[in-house]
Amino acid sequence: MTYALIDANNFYVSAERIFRPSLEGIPVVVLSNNDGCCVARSNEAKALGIKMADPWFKVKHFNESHGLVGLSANFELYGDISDRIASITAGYGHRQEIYSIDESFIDLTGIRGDLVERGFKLRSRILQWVGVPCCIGIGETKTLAKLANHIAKTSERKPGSYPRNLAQVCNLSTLSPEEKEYLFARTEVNDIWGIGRQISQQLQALNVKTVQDFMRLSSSLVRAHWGVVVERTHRELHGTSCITLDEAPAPRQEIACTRSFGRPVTDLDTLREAISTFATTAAQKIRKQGSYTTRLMVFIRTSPFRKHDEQYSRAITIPLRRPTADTHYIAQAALAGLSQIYLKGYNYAKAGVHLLELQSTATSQGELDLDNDPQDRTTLMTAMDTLNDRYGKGTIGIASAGIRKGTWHMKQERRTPAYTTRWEDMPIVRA
DNA sequence: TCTGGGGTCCTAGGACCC
DNA sequence: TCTGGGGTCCTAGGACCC
Repeated sequence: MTYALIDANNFYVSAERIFRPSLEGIPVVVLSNNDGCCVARSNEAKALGIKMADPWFKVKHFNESHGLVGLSANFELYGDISDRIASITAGYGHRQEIYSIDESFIDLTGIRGDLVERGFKLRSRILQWVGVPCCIGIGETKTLAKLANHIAKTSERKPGSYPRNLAQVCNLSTLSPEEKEYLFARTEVNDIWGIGRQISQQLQALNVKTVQDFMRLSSSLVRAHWGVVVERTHRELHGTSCITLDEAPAPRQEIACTRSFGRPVTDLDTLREAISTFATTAAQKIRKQGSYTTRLMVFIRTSPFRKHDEQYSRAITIPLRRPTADTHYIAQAALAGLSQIYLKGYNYAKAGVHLLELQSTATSQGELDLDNDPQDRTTLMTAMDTLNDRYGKGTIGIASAGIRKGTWHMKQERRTPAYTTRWEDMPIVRA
Protein backbone atom coordinates (compact mmCIF):
# COMPACT_ATOMS: atom_id res chain seq x y z
CA MET A 1 0.00 0.00 0.00
CA THR A 2 0.99 3.61 -0.41
CA TYR A 3 -0.68 6.40 1.49
CA ALA A 4 -0.26 10.15 1.55
CA LEU A 5 -1.21 12.50 4.33
CA ILE A 6 -1.88 16.08 3.27
CA ASP A 7 -1.96 18.42 6.23
CA ALA A 8 -2.40 22.20 6.26
CA ASN A 9 0.28 24.11 8.14
CA ASN A 10 -0.97 25.90 11.28
CA PHE A 11 -4.39 25.64 9.70
CA TYR A 12 -6.50 28.21 11.58
CA VAL A 13 -3.73 30.78 11.42
CA SER A 14 -3.21 30.13 7.71
CA ALA A 15 -6.96 30.49 7.12
CA GLU A 16 -6.98 33.88 8.87
CA ARG A 17 -3.96 35.01 6.88
CA ILE A 18 -5.77 34.44 3.58
CA PHE A 19 -7.81 37.55 4.23
CA ARG A 20 -5.28 39.45 6.31
CA PRO A 21 -1.94 39.37 4.58
CA SER A 22 -0.64 41.77 7.23
CA LEU A 23 -0.53 38.79 9.59
CA GLU A 24 2.14 37.19 7.43
CA GLY A 25 5.54 36.89 9.08
CA ILE A 26 4.40 37.86 12.58
CA PRO A 27 3.52 35.67 15.57
CA VAL A 28 -0.19 34.82 15.54
CA VAL A 29 -2.32 32.50 17.67
CA VAL A 30 -5.97 31.53 17.26
CA LEU A 31 -7.82 31.24 20.56
CA SER A 32 -10.51 28.84 21.77
CA ASN A 33 -13.87 29.68 23.30
CA ASN A 34 -13.68 32.62 25.73
CA ASP A 35 -10.30 33.38 24.19
CA GLY A 36 -9.06 30.83 26.70
CA CYS A 37 -6.34 28.77 25.02
CA CYS A 38 -4.15 28.82 21.94
CA VAL A 39 -5.53 26.25 19.50
CA ALA A 40 -3.34 27.22 16.54
CA ARG A 41 0.04 28.93 16.36
CA SER A 42 1.98 30.42 13.49
CA ASN A 43 5.60 29.33 13.10
CA GLU A 44 6.66 32.64 14.63
CA ALA A 45 4.47 31.94 17.67
CA LYS A 46 5.91 28.43 17.97
CA ALA A 47 9.38 29.96 17.84
CA LEU A 48 8.47 32.08 20.90
CA GLY A 49 7.95 28.82 22.77
CA ILE A 50 4.14 29.03 22.83
CA LYS A 51 2.69 25.55 23.20
CA MET A 52 -0.57 24.07 22.04
CA ALA A 53 -3.36 24.90 24.54
CA ASP A 54 -1.29 27.45 26.43
CA PRO A 55 -3.75 29.84 28.09
CA TRP A 56 -3.87 33.28 26.53
CA PHE A 57 -3.27 35.10 29.80
CA LYS A 58 0.10 33.37 30.08
CA VAL A 59 1.32 34.33 26.61
CA LYS A 60 -0.28 37.71 26.01
CA HIS A 61 2.79 39.49 27.34
CA PHE A 62 4.34 38.59 23.97
CA ASN A 63 1.89 41.07 22.53
CA GLU A 64 3.90 44.00 23.85
CA SER A 65 7.32 42.40 23.54
CA HIS A 66 7.01 40.63 20.17
CA GLY A 67 3.80 41.87 18.55
CA LEU A 68 1.94 38.59 19.14
CA VAL A 69 -1.61 38.75 17.75
CA GLY A 70 -4.42 36.70 19.36
CA LEU A 71 -7.51 36.05 17.25
CA SER A 72 -10.85 34.63 18.34
CA ALA A 73 -11.60 31.47 16.40
CA ASN A 74 -14.00 31.58 13.45
CA PHE A 75 -14.88 27.93 12.89
CA GLU A 76 -17.40 28.52 10.12
CA LEU A 77 -14.70 30.10 8.02
CA TYR A 78 -12.28 27.25 8.73
CA GLY A 79 -14.92 24.73 7.68
CA ASP A 80 -15.36 26.46 4.32
CA ILE A 81 -11.62 26.62 3.66
CA SER A 82 -11.30 22.99 4.71
CA ASP A 83 -13.91 21.88 2.15
CA ARG A 84 -12.06 23.71 -0.60
CA ILE A 85 -8.76 22.09 0.24
CA ALA A 86 -10.31 18.63 0.57
CA SER A 87 -11.90 18.84 -2.87
CA ILE A 88 -8.58 19.76 -4.49
CA THR A 89 -6.74 17.08 -2.53
CA ALA A 90 -9.18 14.40 -3.70
CA GLY A 91 -7.64 14.57 -7.15
CA TYR A 92 -4.26 13.33 -5.92
CA GLY A 93 -5.22 9.63 -5.72
CA HIS A 94 -8.13 7.24 -6.10
CA ARG A 95 -9.54 7.27 -2.60
CA GLN A 96 -9.69 9.91 0.11
CA GLU A 97 -10.35 9.87 3.83
CA ILE A 98 -11.03 13.29 5.26
CA TYR A 99 -9.44 12.71 8.62
CA SER A 100 -9.87 16.07 10.30
CA ILE A 101 -10.57 19.69 9.49
CA ASP A 102 -7.05 20.10 8.10
CA GLU A 103 -5.96 16.61 7.06
CA SER A 104 -6.74 14.07 4.33
CA PHE A 105 -5.32 10.63 3.73
CA ILE A 106 -5.11 9.66 0.06
CA ASP A 107 -4.63 6.14 -1.27
CA LEU A 108 -1.82 6.28 -3.82
CA THR A 109 -1.41 2.52 -4.18
CA GLY A 110 -0.43 1.60 -7.72
CA ILE A 111 -0.13 5.16 -8.95
CA ARG A 112 2.82 5.49 -11.28
CA GLY A 113 5.17 8.37 -11.74
CA ASP A 114 7.06 10.58 -9.36
CA LEU A 115 4.84 10.94 -6.31
CA VAL A 116 7.03 13.68 -4.86
CA GLU A 117 6.78 15.77 -7.98
CA ARG A 118 3.02 15.26 -8.06
CA GLY A 119 2.95 16.20 -4.38
CA PHE A 120 4.68 19.49 -5.03
CA LYS A 121 2.21 20.23 -7.82
CA LEU A 122 -0.73 19.53 -5.51
CA ARG A 123 0.82 21.68 -2.83
CA SER A 124 1.28 24.68 -5.11
CA ARG A 125 -2.21 24.26 -6.50
CA ILE A 126 -3.69 24.45 -2.98
CA LEU A 127 -1.50 27.43 -2.21
CA GLN A 128 -2.54 29.21 -5.38
CA TRP A 129 -6.25 28.39 -5.38
CA VAL A 130 -6.95 28.63 -1.67
CA GLY A 131 -3.93 30.34 -0.17
CA VAL A 132 -3.06 27.79 2.51
CA PRO A 133 0.37 26.13 2.69
CA CYS A 134 0.36 22.36 3.19
CA CYS A 135 2.86 19.59 3.76
CA ILE A 136 2.63 16.08 2.35
CA GLY A 137 3.93 12.83 3.81
CA ILE A 138 3.97 9.54 1.91
CA GLY A 139 4.53 6.04 3.29
CA GLU A 140 3.45 2.42 3.08
CA THR A 141 1.02 2.72 6.00
CA LYS A 142 -1.03 5.54 7.43
CA THR A 143 1.30 5.72 10.44
CA LEU A 144 4.33 6.04 8.15
CA ALA A 145 2.55 8.68 6.06
CA LYS A 146 1.92 10.60 9.28
CA LEU A 147 5.56 10.30 10.25
CA ALA A 148 6.65 11.42 6.77
CA ASN A 149 4.35 14.40 7.13
CA HIS A 150 5.97 15.24 10.46
CA ILE A 151 9.39 15.15 8.79
CA ALA A 152 8.18 17.31 5.88
CA LYS A 153 6.78 19.92 8.26
CA THR A 154 9.63 19.92 10.74
CA SER A 155 12.38 20.12 8.16
CA GLU A 156 10.64 23.17 6.69
CA ARG A 157 10.09 24.88 10.03
CA LYS A 158 13.41 23.99 11.65
CA PRO A 159 16.13 23.97 9.01
CA GLY A 160 18.83 21.49 9.92
CA SER A 161 16.53 19.09 11.77
CA TYR A 162 16.31 16.79 8.75
CA PRO A 163 17.82 16.78 5.27
CA ARG A 164 16.62 19.84 3.37
CA ASN A 165 15.26 17.93 0.40
CA LEU A 166 12.57 16.36 2.61
CA ALA A 167 10.94 19.69 3.42
CA GLN A 168 7.30 20.17 2.38
CA VAL A 169 6.95 16.80 0.63
CA CYS A 170 8.55 13.66 2.10
CA ASN A 171 8.21 10.17 0.64
CA LEU A 172 9.50 7.49 3.00
CA SER A 173 8.50 4.61 0.74
CA THR A 174 11.31 5.22 -1.75
CA LEU A 175 14.10 5.64 0.83
CA SER A 176 16.67 2.96 1.55
CA PRO A 177 16.62 1.19 4.94
CA GLU A 178 19.75 3.14 5.93
CA GLU A 179 18.16 6.47 5.08
CA LYS A 180 15.08 5.56 7.08
CA GLU A 181 17.18 4.43 10.06
CA TYR A 182 18.90 7.81 9.98
CA LEU A 183 15.59 9.68 10.04
CA PHE A 184 14.00 7.45 12.68
CA ALA A 185 16.99 7.84 14.98
CA ARG A 186 16.48 11.63 14.87
CA THR A 187 12.75 11.52 15.56
CA GLU A 188 11.39 11.42 19.08
CA VAL A 189 9.10 8.58 20.05
CA ASN A 190 6.31 10.97 21.04
CA ASP A 191 6.13 12.21 17.45
CA ILE A 192 4.60 8.87 16.45
CA TRP A 193 0.88 8.95 15.66
CA GLY A 194 -0.71 6.96 18.49
CA ILE A 195 2.00 7.54 21.10
CA GLY A 196 0.79 10.24 23.43
CA ARG A 197 2.07 11.77 26.63
CA GLN A 198 1.51 8.86 29.01
CA ILE A 199 2.94 6.11 26.86
CA SER A 200 5.91 8.16 25.69
CA GLN A 201 6.75 8.87 29.34
CA GLN A 202 6.68 5.15 30.08
CA LEU A 203 8.85 4.52 27.04
CA GLN A 204 11.35 7.19 28.07
CA ALA A 205 11.65 5.47 31.43
CA LEU A 206 12.68 2.30 29.59
CA ASN A 207 15.22 4.37 27.67
CA VAL A 208 13.18 4.18 24.50
CA LYS A 209 13.61 7.69 23.17
CA THR A 210 13.47 7.62 19.38
CA VAL A 211 11.31 6.04 16.72
CA GLN A 212 14.21 3.73 16.01
CA ASP A 213 14.41 2.62 19.67
CA PHE A 214 10.68 1.92 19.64
CA MET A 215 10.85 -0.08 16.42
CA ARG A 216 13.56 -2.28 17.90
CA LEU A 217 11.26 -3.46 20.69
CA SER A 218 9.59 -6.80 20.09
CA SER A 219 5.92 -6.83 19.12
CA SER A 220 5.08 -9.10 22.03
CA LEU A 221 6.67 -6.78 24.54
CA VAL A 222 4.83 -3.80 23.08
CA ARG A 223 1.57 -5.69 23.23
CA ALA A 224 2.15 -6.90 26.78
CA HIS A 225 2.91 -3.39 28.04
CA TRP A 226 0.52 -1.20 26.11
CA GLY A 227 -2.09 -3.41 24.47
CA VAL A 228 -3.30 -4.06 20.99
CA VAL A 229 -3.63 -0.45 19.91
CA VAL A 230 0.04 0.37 20.42
CA GLU A 231 1.07 -2.96 18.95
CA ARG A 232 -0.80 -1.98 15.79
CA THR A 233 1.16 1.25 15.66
CA HIS A 234 4.39 -0.74 16.06
CA ARG A 235 3.47 -3.02 13.16
CA GLU A 236 2.51 -0.07 11.00
CA LEU A 237 5.92 1.50 11.53
CA HIS A 238 7.44 -1.74 10.25
CA GLY A 239 5.39 -1.41 7.09
CA THR A 240 2.46 -3.73 7.79
CA SER A 241 -0.73 -1.86 7.07
CA CYS A 242 -3.20 -2.38 9.94
CA ILE A 243 -5.23 0.82 9.82
CA THR A 244 -7.36 0.97 6.72
CA LEU A 245 -8.46 4.00 4.78
CA ASP A 246 -11.97 5.00 5.81
CA GLU A 247 -13.64 6.84 2.97
CA ALA A 248 -17.08 7.24 4.49
CA PRO A 249 -16.84 7.30 8.25
CA ALA A 250 -19.86 5.90 10.07
CA PRO A 251 -22.27 8.37 11.64
CA ARG A 252 -21.19 9.60 15.05
CA GLN A 253 -21.99 7.31 17.96
CA GLU A 254 -22.23 10.18 20.37
CA ILE A 255 -22.55 13.93 20.03
CA ALA A 256 -21.80 16.46 22.70
CA CYS A 257 -22.06 20.13 23.47
CA THR A 258 -19.87 21.32 26.34
CA ARG A 259 -18.46 24.70 27.31
CA SER A 260 -16.26 26.35 29.86
CA PHE A 261 -17.81 29.44 31.38
CA GLY A 262 -16.21 32.85 31.02
CA ARG A 263 -16.50 33.27 34.78
CA PRO A 264 -17.45 30.90 37.58
CA VAL A 265 -21.12 29.99 37.91
CA THR A 266 -22.62 29.14 41.28
CA ASP A 267 -26.41 29.20 41.03
CA LEU A 268 -28.73 26.55 39.67
CA ASP A 269 -30.76 28.93 37.49
CA THR A 270 -27.75 29.95 35.47
CA LEU A 271 -26.65 26.35 35.11
CA ARG A 272 -30.13 25.41 33.95
CA GLU A 273 -29.96 28.00 31.20
CA ALA A 274 -26.56 26.77 30.11
CA ILE A 275 -27.66 23.11 30.11
CA SER A 276 -30.80 24.01 28.13
CA THR A 277 -28.69 25.72 25.54
CA PHE A 278 -26.24 22.82 25.30
CA ALA A 279 -29.11 20.33 25.00
CA THR A 280 -30.66 22.45 22.24
CA THR A 281 -27.41 22.61 20.29
CA ALA A 282 -26.72 18.91 20.74
CA ALA A 283 -30.26 18.04 19.59
CA GLN A 284 -29.76 20.14 16.46
CA LYS A 285 -26.54 18.29 15.76
CA ILE A 286 -28.10 14.84 15.96
CA ARG A 287 -30.99 15.94 13.72
CA LYS A 288 -28.47 17.14 11.19
CA GLN A 289 -26.95 13.66 11.21
CA GLY A 290 -30.42 12.07 11.12
CA SER A 291 -29.94 10.30 14.45
CA TYR A 292 -31.99 9.69 17.57
CA THR A 293 -30.58 9.39 21.07
CA THR A 294 -31.62 6.88 23.69
CA ARG A 295 -29.46 8.02 26.58
CA LEU A 296 -27.88 11.27 27.61
CA MET A 297 -25.21 12.37 30.01
CA VAL A 298 -25.02 15.70 31.84
CA PHE A 299 -21.98 16.86 33.74
CA ILE A 300 -20.90 19.87 35.77
CA ARG A 301 -17.51 20.52 37.24
CA THR A 302 -15.40 23.08 39.02
CA SER A 303 -12.06 24.27 37.66
CA PRO A 304 -9.05 22.07 38.47
CA PHE A 305 -6.93 25.18 37.91
CA ARG A 306 -8.42 27.02 40.86
CA LYS A 307 -6.45 25.14 43.47
CA HIS A 308 -7.96 26.94 46.42
CA ASP A 309 -11.53 26.19 45.37
CA GLU A 310 -13.25 23.14 46.73
CA GLN A 311 -13.43 20.69 43.80
CA TYR A 312 -16.56 18.94 42.61
CA SER A 313 -17.20 17.00 39.44
CA ARG A 314 -20.18 14.84 38.69
CA ALA A 315 -21.92 13.31 35.75
CA ILE A 316 -25.17 11.42 35.44
CA THR A 317 -26.53 9.41 32.56
CA ILE A 318 -30.26 9.42 31.91
CA PRO A 319 -31.91 6.64 29.94
CA LEU A 320 -34.67 7.98 27.70
CA ARG A 321 -38.03 6.32 27.42
CA ARG A 322 -37.78 6.19 23.63
CA PRO A 323 -35.32 7.24 20.95
CA THR A 324 -35.73 10.93 20.30
CA ALA A 325 -34.32 13.97 18.55
CA ASP A 326 -36.78 16.35 20.16
CA THR A 327 -35.19 19.43 21.68
CA HIS A 328 -37.84 19.83 24.32
CA TYR A 329 -37.69 16.24 25.50
CA ILE A 330 -33.89 16.18 25.50
CA ALA A 331 -33.66 19.49 27.35
CA GLN A 332 -36.13 18.35 29.99
CA ALA A 333 -34.22 15.13 30.56
CA ALA A 334 -30.95 17.04 30.79
CA LEU A 335 -32.44 19.45 33.33
CA ALA A 336 -33.78 16.56 35.38
CA GLY A 337 -30.26 15.13 35.43
CA LEU A 338 -28.80 18.47 36.42
CA SER A 339 -31.11 18.78 39.40
CA GLN A 340 -29.81 15.43 40.65
CA ILE A 341 -26.14 16.32 40.52
CA TYR A 342 -26.18 20.01 41.38
CA LEU A 343 -24.82 20.98 44.76
CA LYS A 344 -24.85 24.49 46.11
CA GLY A 345 -21.67 26.23 47.11
CA TYR A 346 -19.24 25.42 44.29
CA ASN A 347 -17.73 27.60 41.62
CA TYR A 348 -18.68 25.76 38.45
CA ALA A 349 -16.34 26.25 35.52
CA LYS A 350 -17.63 23.88 32.90
CA ALA A 351 -20.72 21.91 31.98
CA GLY A 352 -22.04 19.89 29.09
CA VAL A 353 -24.54 17.50 27.58
CA HIS A 354 -23.59 14.31 25.72
CA LEU A 355 -26.15 12.47 23.61
CA LEU A 356 -25.27 8.77 23.62
CA GLU A 357 -26.27 5.58 21.86
CA LEU A 358 -27.27 7.36 18.70
CA GLN A 359 -29.32 5.33 16.25
CA SER A 360 -30.85 5.98 12.87
CA THR A 361 -34.51 5.32 13.63
CA ALA A 362 -36.97 6.68 16.12
CA THR A 363 -38.22 3.20 16.96
CA SER A 364 -36.81 1.21 19.82
CA GLN A 365 -35.23 -2.03 18.77
CA GLY A 366 -37.72 -4.86 18.45
CA GLU A 367 -40.57 -2.61 19.39
CA LEU A 368 -43.27 -0.94 17.43
CA ASP A 369 -43.48 2.69 18.35
CA LEU A 370 -47.10 3.28 19.19
CA ASP A 371 -46.33 6.21 21.40
CA ASN A 372 -47.56 9.54 20.19
CA ASP A 373 -44.16 10.54 19.03
CA PRO A 374 -44.08 13.09 17.21
CA GLN A 375 -43.54 13.11 13.56
CA ASP A 376 -45.09 16.56 13.91
CA ARG A 377 -42.57 17.68 16.41
CA THR A 378 -39.69 16.36 14.33
CA THR A 379 -41.00 18.29 11.37
CA LEU A 380 -41.22 21.36 13.53
CA MET A 381 -37.67 20.84 14.73
CA THR A 382 -36.37 20.42 11.21
CA ALA A 383 -38.13 23.61 10.13
CA MET A 384 -36.52 25.35 13.08
CA ASP A 385 -33.08 24.11 12.07
CA THR A 386 -33.58 25.43 8.55
CA LEU A 387 -34.50 28.89 9.83
CA ASN A 388 -31.57 28.96 12.20
CA ASP A 389 -29.22 27.85 9.44
CA ARG A 390 -30.48 30.52 7.10
CA TYR A 391 -30.86 33.48 9.42
CA GLY A 392 -28.27 32.68 12.04
CA LYS A 393 -28.02 30.74 15.24
CA GLY A 394 -30.68 31.48 17.83
CA THR A 395 -33.19 33.01 15.40
CA ILE A 396 -35.85 30.67 16.72
CA GLY A 397 -35.93 28.29 19.67
CA ILE A 398 -38.22 26.46 22.05
CA ALA A 399 -39.53 28.70 24.79
CA SER A 400 -39.91 25.87 27.28
CA ALA A 401 -36.26 24.96 26.92
CA GLY A 402 -35.69 28.01 29.06
CA ILE A 403 -33.31 29.81 26.80
CA ARG A 404 -32.73 33.38 27.71
CA LYS A 405 -29.90 35.39 26.41
CA GLY A 406 -27.25 37.15 28.31
CA THR A 407 -27.40 35.73 31.80
CA TRP A 408 -24.62 33.23 31.61
CA HIS A 409 -21.64 34.60 29.98
CA MET A 410 -19.57 32.67 27.51
CA LYS A 411 -18.17 34.67 24.70
CA GLN A 412 -16.19 37.74 25.50
CA GLU A 413 -15.71 40.47 23.01
CA ARG A 414 -13.34 39.59 20.26
CA ARG A 415 -9.87 40.85 20.87
CA THR A 416 -9.60 41.87 17.28
CA PRO A 417 -12.26 43.42 15.08
CA ALA A 418 -14.88 40.89 14.02
CA TYR A 419 -13.98 39.20 10.83
CA THR A 420 -16.51 39.97 8.14
CA THR A 421 -15.43 38.59 4.77
CA ARG A 422 -17.56 35.65 3.77
CA TRP A 423 -16.27 32.79 1.74
CA GLU A 424 -18.36 33.81 -1.26
CA ASP A 425 -16.64 37.20 -1.30
CA MET A 426 -13.22 35.68 -1.47
CA PRO A 427 -11.24 36.20 -4.64
CA ILE A 428 -10.66 32.95 -6.43
CA VAL A 429 -7.50 32.64 -8.44
CA ARG A 430 -7.47 30.01 -11.11
CA ALA A 431 -4.28 28.71 -12.59
C1' DT B 1 -8.76 37.63 37.22
C1' DC B 2 -8.15 34.69 32.89
C1' DT B 3 -6.64 27.45 31.40
C1' DG B 4 -10.86 24.30 24.53
C1' DG B 5 -14.26 21.27 22.55
C1' DG B 6 -15.00 17.87 20.33
C1' DG B 7 -14.43 12.59 19.22
C1' DT B 8 -12.69 7.19 19.22
C1' DC B 9 -11.28 2.72 21.03
C1' DC B 10 -9.83 -0.50 24.66
C1' DT B 11 -9.76 -2.60 29.22
C1' DA B 12 -10.96 -3.84 33.83
C1' DG B 13 -14.27 -5.06 36.93
C1' DG B 14 -18.92 -5.94 38.62
C1' DA B 15 -23.53 -7.97 37.90
C1' DC B 16 -25.88 -11.54 36.26
C1' DC B 17 -26.94 -15.97 34.07
C1' DC B 18 -26.60 -20.93 33.43
C1' DT C 1 -14.62 -28.55 56.07
C1' DC C 2 -14.67 -28.36 51.06
C1' DT C 3 -17.67 -23.17 47.97
C1' DG C 4 -17.04 -23.47 39.76
C1' DG C 5 -16.33 -21.52 35.64
C1' DG C 6 -17.44 -19.42 31.54
C1' DG C 7 -20.02 -16.12 28.91
C1' DT C 8 -22.25 -11.64 28.27
C1' DC C 9 -23.49 -7.11 29.20
C1' DC C 10 -22.73 -2.77 31.23
C1' DT C 11 -20.10 1.07 33.05
C1' DA C 12 -16.28 3.86 34.28
C1' DG C 13 -12.00 5.26 33.31
C1' DG C 14 -7.89 5.80 30.71
C1' DA C 15 -5.46 6.31 26.66
C1' DC C 16 -5.24 8.40 22.17
C1' DC C 17 -6.50 11.82 18.16
C1' DC C 18 -7.34 16.76 16.12
